[in-house]
Amino acid sequence: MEKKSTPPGKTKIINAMRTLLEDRNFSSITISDIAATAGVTEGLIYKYFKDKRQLLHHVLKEYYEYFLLGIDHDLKGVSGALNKLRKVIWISIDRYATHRVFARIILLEVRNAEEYFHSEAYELVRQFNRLLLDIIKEGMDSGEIRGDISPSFARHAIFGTIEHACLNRVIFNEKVSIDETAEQVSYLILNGIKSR
Amino acid sequence: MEKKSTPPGKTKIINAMRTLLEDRNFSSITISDIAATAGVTEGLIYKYFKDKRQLLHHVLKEYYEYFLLGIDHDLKGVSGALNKLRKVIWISIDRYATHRVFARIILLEVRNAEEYFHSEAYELVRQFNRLLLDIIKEGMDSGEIRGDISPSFARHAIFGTIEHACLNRVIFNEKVSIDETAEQVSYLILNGIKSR
DNA sequence: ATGATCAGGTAAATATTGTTTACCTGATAC
DNA sequence: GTATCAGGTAAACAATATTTACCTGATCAT
Repeated sequence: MEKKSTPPGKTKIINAMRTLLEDRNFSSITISDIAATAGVTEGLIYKYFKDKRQLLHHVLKEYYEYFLLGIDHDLKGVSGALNKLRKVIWISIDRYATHRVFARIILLEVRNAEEYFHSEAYELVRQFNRLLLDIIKEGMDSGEIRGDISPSFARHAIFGTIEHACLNRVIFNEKVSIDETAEQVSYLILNGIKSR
Repeated sequence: MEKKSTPPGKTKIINAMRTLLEDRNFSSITISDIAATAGVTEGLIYKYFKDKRQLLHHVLKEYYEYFLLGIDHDLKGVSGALNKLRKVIWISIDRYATHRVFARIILLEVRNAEEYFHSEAYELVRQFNRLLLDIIKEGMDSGEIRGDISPSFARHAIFGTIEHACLNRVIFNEKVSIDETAEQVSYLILNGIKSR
């Protein structure tokens, strides 16, 4: 996940942060906790990261880099905007469900602070968002998706539903059936909740 | 919004917190900021609130109490589950759009900490959630809403979409057209995004 | 009328946590 | 063989959250 030969201390710090986020929230994790878990001194953390938040952003960035790598590959061979959407929905839920720390960071810990929106991590998030918007537009052009809604609202519906559905799992540490959740979300967003 | 004759200092503290949340995030607001803005001493804050977070929860609780008061009244005379849903969607977006501080607290600041889920504020949130679930079930019973989806997923779709749509407004301080947003959200969730 | 009690409030001490500084060490490059 | 530098430490320091001891005036039962 890292560039050319990361110093051992840095790696240990990053892993410590991940470990601690597994069952505690960001603000309750102290620098001294991180240092102790990593087995390094507190000062070293500031050698590699501007502050505690930037370390958090870095952890998120690593997840995102890893995920973005897979997504192009996963969409290869899938044809039709709706099929692509279904695939993206499944993948996204899978990530939240199997990477608790990732889910916690992005759903609960970063969005409240300004700096996040200037971080490299956020740049990757935007990249993913553009990808999704492109699929939606493609679907409108092809007629698969209705043309009378705004693409960005469609994105809100898809991601809002996914995130809301995964939130309880993150917060209360509940288990999720990925397939069932993906099925429900896809069905619901694509068809609406109204009888016809 | 408060019980019998709240002491002036307490009111000032609550108002100070609200004022500060208008354009800063929770973690960047210090106790000394709050005290200075309220024109009281730091110690007084701890006279009325266990800690900084509990003050935050209290502010949220006041908003929610106020909102819950209105909702029953607003739904009186609206018949049909779908119409009720449309109304609730409109009201919710209106709240987020016109009460920036409320939106910031609930969307960005509380859900990351365990204590929130034991707070009185959260109890009110649950109460509202139950109300929504009841409307959805009513719609299924009457046949207005399709019976082949899970009510709680329908709720995720409705609230997830609303929250996601309002998030950028909160974060980047953008203006929102309440009517247009409500229209888009309702249309989208009720009808789905798939062409037919 | 008086003094016990208590709510509302202050000021300063203390505890906790985040951040900075000065320095040490061994490998490598000149 | 020594200058430099990456990787690292330990301790000082700064910023914040929280606690403590205390003050004041109103109320109220004796």
